[in-house]
Amino acid sequence: MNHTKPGQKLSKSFYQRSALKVAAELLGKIFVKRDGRKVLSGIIVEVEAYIGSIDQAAHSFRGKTKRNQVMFNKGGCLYVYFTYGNHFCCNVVTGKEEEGDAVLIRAIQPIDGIDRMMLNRFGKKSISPKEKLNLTNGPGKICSAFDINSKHNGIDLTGNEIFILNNKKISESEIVTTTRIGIKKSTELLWRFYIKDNPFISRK
DNA sequence: CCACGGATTGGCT
DNA sequence: GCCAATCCGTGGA
Repeated sequence: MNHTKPGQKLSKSFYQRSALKVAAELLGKIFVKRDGRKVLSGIIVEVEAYIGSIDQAAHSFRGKTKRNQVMFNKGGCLYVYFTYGNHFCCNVVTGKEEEGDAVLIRAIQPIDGIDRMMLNRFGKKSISPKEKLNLTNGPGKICSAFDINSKHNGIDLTGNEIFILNNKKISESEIVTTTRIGIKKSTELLWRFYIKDNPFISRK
């Protein structure tokens, strides 16, 4: 049971539950990265669940390797992986130790540190309205804007560098449930969730 | 040792 | 809408 109030950091117990539950409840929460006194933050608007035991699309499905070992930690840390030779993607590890479950953060609506995100993503301080919508509407884009990379792999989400704040719960009627993006296996599972009509989702 | 392909993105048609 | 870029983890020989 989670008793965290809005504005408070989500606790271990929030993450140590089923990936599907955590995924849906992460919508509307505030993702925060702090380095020094710079703060980057935004509302989580799109996620996907991956469950190692039954999900052929999960990195953890074929067992533990050097690359995916963080996914087998107990819930409450960040799993960052490198893909397509270009991009990092970040996941929230969920459930119990050795389960291999996680929630991929696919899109964020920027709140604080937008200047810094623009620099990280586009290398400039001022961007067009179109580029603003394009700042963090994809898993690779989030990691670019927030400057998240392999050195953040395994970081504790109850610590002070990267964490998630509670916020008002998104009602079920505002959540769209659909198939996941970019996978070739277990494509029938409806494990992608996003906030209806939010302009910052990666796609419908 | 080598070949393969990916939880993506951005540019071009 | 289609496709190349880019590179490293993974798995088979």
